[in-house]
Formats: sequence, C-alpha cells, structure tokens
Amino acid sequence: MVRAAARNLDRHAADVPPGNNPLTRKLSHFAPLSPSDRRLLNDLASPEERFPADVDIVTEGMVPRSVFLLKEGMAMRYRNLPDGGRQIMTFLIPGDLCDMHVFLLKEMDHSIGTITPVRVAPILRERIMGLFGARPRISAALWWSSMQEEAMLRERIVSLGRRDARGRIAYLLCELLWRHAAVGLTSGEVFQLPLTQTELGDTLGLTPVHVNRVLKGLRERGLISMSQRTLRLLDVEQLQALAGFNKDYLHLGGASDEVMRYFDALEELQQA
Amino acid sequence: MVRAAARNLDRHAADVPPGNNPLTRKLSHFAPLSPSDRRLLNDLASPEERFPADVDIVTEGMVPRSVFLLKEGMAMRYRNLPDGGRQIMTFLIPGDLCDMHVFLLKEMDHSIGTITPVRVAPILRERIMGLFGARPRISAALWWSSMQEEAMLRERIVSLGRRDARGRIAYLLCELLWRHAAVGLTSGEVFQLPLTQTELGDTLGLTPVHVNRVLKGLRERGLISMSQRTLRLLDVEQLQALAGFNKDYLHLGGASDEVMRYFDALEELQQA
DNA sequence: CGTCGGCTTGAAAACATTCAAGTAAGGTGG
DNA sequence: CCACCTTACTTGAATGTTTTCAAGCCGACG
Repeated sequence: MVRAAARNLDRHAADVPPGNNPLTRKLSHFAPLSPSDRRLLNDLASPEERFPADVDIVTEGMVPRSVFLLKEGMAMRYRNLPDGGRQIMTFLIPGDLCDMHVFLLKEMDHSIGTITPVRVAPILRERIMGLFGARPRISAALWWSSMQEEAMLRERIVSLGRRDARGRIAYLLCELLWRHAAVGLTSGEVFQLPLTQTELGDTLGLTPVHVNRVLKGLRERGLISMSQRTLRLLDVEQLQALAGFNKDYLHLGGASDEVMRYFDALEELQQA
Repeated sequence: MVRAAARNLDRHAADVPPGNNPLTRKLSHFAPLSPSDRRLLNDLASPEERFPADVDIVTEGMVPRSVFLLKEGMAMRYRNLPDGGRQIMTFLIPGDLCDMHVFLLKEMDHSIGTITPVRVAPILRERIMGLFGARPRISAALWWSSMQEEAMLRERIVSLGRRDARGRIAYLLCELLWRHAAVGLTSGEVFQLPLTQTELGDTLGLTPVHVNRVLKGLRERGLISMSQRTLRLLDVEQLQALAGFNKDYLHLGGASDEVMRYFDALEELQQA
C-alpha cells in the first residue's frame, strides 16, 4: 500500500520537466508549456526580494500593490481576530502566486506573513495584465491555478465543518504532501514542514494542546514521524482513509482535451 | 443604533439604479456600468431555465458545461461526505454567477443544488470568453465579483475555525443580510431566508439540534425574529458585535480610482 | 385524518478547551 | 563553555461546548 502511493508520487514528479522553477512545475500539471512560455515565466521571477521569518509581507487594510511569486520558503494567509485569536486560511509554498486577483480591491481583507525566511519575486500589475492579453495558454494555466486555490479553500471548509481533530490533521498533512509533490519538493512521502503545533492549531480551529495530543496519537499508531521539521507520512493510505482524503480536488490531472484545443487555437491566433 | 444600520442599508440600495436585474445591481457596487454594459448583461440573462426545489443543477464528478446566472431563488454549493454527512460551502442568491471559472476543470469537485425553486440563465462558455475580450469594464466587474466570493470562503473558514456556534450563526445572518441588500432584496433589515435549521447546521458545522438552541437564544434576547421564512434582524449592531462581523470583506465600496482609470482607458482603446 | 418533514426540548456522552506545570532544545551573552 | 532565556512541545485534571440519542409537537399536504 505504502509503496503504491510512493510510486504515484514519483510518477507525478517524472511527468514534469525537472530543474525548473516551482511555478512552471506546478503549471505543467495543467498543460504542457512551450520553451518560450517557460522562458517568459522565468523572466517573471527574476527580480528577487527576501524576507525573514515571522514577518508580514502584506498587512490587512493595506492597498494591494504588486502580485508576488513565492520562490522559496513558506508563508501563510491569515487574519487576526478582535479577541486576539488568529485563523490561518492557506499556506503558501514555492510556486504559489499571490495575489494575482486581489489587486482589484481597495484594501486587503487579510494578511500574508512569512513562516520561514522566504525568497519572493514581486511582479508588476502591468506585466500580469500583459501576459493575460498576449499568452492564452499561460493565462489559462494561471487561471487554473487560482481555481485550485479556491478548491483548497472549499476543502478546508469541509474539514473545519465536518471532520474531527484527527481527520483535520490527517487531511492537512495529505494536502501538503501532494502540493509539495506537485512542485517537486518531496522525496517519497517525506517533506519539510516548518510549522509549529500552534500554527497547525490556528489553521484547523484547534488548540495547540489538542494538536499535540492528536499528533502523538498518529505517531503512536505508526502513521507519521517527525523530526527536525521533516515530516514523514509512514502510511499514506491509512492517513487518507482517516481523513476521507481524495486528491481529485487538486485537479492535478490536467485540462480536458477540449479546453486544451481551445487555448491552442487562441495561441495560434495570437502568433499570427 | 438599529435605525442607523437601517439607514445604511437604504442608502446603499439608493446608490444602485433600481429596476434592474440583480447581476447588474451587484456589479454596480464595483463600478458604474454604462447603459450599453447593462444591455449586454441583460441579453446574457435572456434564455431562462427553471428548476424545482431540492434538485441538483450540477453534480460532483460531472464535466462542467456552461456557466449560469441565478435570477431568482436560492441554491447552494455543497459536498457530500463518505459518512453520509454534507457540508454546504456557499449559498447562491440572485445575481450570483456560477461557475464562471470552473469550466477549465475536467470535473466538478462539488455539487450545486437548489434550495427553493429557481430561475437560471445558462450562459455559453463562448459568450463569457467573448465578454472578457471585448468589455474590459464588465470583465473587471465579474472578476471583482469572483474575488468577493473567494473572500466569503475565507471568512467562512474564520467562522468555522474560530467562532462558537452563536458567533457563526450571527455571522452568517449578517452576511446574508448584506448580500441581499446588495442586490436589492431587503427592506430595512428584513429578508427572505428559506433555509431549514438542518441546512444552517450543514453550513456552519453544527448539528440541527444545536442550531435550534442557539436560534432560540437569539430570539429570546430580542436579536432576531423569524416567521414564514422571513428573517428580521432586530438589532444588527449587536449581532455584528456578537459575530465580530465587519462588512469590509464584501468589498462593496467599489474599485479604487486608479483601477477605475485603468479600465476606462482599456475601454476607450477597445472602442477605437 | 394520518403521515412526513421540520422544529423543539431533555439527558447523557463525547470531544475539545482551559488551566497548570514541567520538559526539551536552541540561541545568546558573560 | 556554561548559565540563562526563550520558544516549542508534552502531559494531567477540570471544565465546557457541542453532539448524540430520544421523544414529543406542530403544520402542511395528500
């Protein structure tokens, strides 16, 4: 069982041309990108900025300025509550683009903060808009990626609404495994998870104390192991069963042939 | 206090040209639409289909076909769970457009079902795509609307993760009040709410029994009253305080001047 | 006039939180 | 290099919110 899951992950990784940046890796799950597409996306990621850990990149109430691409490290989308609490909505991992869409708004309704030190590439609004006009296939891929994000939000709602603590944790771990796999940041079912138990709790609507107990339970049942911020899912099958996890919502299977033909046609039109 | 909130709602309604369909009403909160924009959106909504209550319009696993506009009635986005449970993710009210964006996907990861009988206008993918090419201001408004939806998903996550049952219910009621107000379906703080307590529970991660008790509490404290599917929020101020509700996340304040100028320029370019 | 779905209420049980205390690990300055 | 400090993790016990199970009620609709 375990080995079958491992093979799946490996095969996925092999589908994607290696040695590329995580964004192109991720987008290749939707549609094959031409060398010129890939070059363009690489250029996009060229000017680079660094932030230390535990810092806000974007703060609630700010006017959204530029979009940015996360190249390395981990960040989170979160909101502080009047009572001092915090709810983490999403984790951002390499290859994630934020906030492609939010720049239409007058002000941010949530914050984005770093968890580890990160490298990001700020992208000017104009460049993104230009891309949308000139590159149908890239536009479609970016669009697909933002749909994937939305699906993850919906899935989080299901977790918080209908799963118990163990299910929520198992679900989150599975999701993070597949997301990391999609950008080539796993080996087998092992990946870096630099989250504290408090952060897990703030994501899943649990107290750190309870997260601790549940994690302990998963360890004792031989489902996971963790050391030095490295997580190993020892029995993915059983974890997925526990969580009612089904990775379809990540839509890693690519676009339908019909949609692909449509965008290829647009692409040719554009070239002429 | 109560009267102040009522005035707010009324003023909002007055900002929007009356007698229009709910979609143009909603989009006018983002940017003023020209008569020609409005005509185009009305045409979009012309071929009409009806569905009875308690029926799936779109089912999980289906290939997404056309986008559709909800013209009348109420529907929900939901997912069934292996254990027989159900999680409702969003309610769809008149003026809501679903799934503008989902048609890129191979298959739906959730279902859309009716709550009341509904009237919908199916819209062909080609028409939407055409709109995006030809009408920058409408495109921007549609884009804004889908950002609003995403913000509502995030807000639901906050509710489920960090609010207790009373806060969750109060929050949902406030959200629905403002959404209905934005499409002209309130009078003061009264609107139609055709939901059962089970549906409320499936939305907020609570059992129907508990929803009942909390609702009873709100009634006894004079915060709401309900009869014949009509909900009256008797003390919006206090409900919002209870929920930690702040309507900023609905982004009803319109676009920033800068963004508006940008799209006006595009619009002129298009005309020439 | 009976049945069905939705609403209401009570009592017991389960799950998660809070409070409290203690341990382990990593980083800093003397 | 060690003492100190800080942050994260761990565990126990008491409390509290929400669920589950169970039963009765009401109104709509055949």
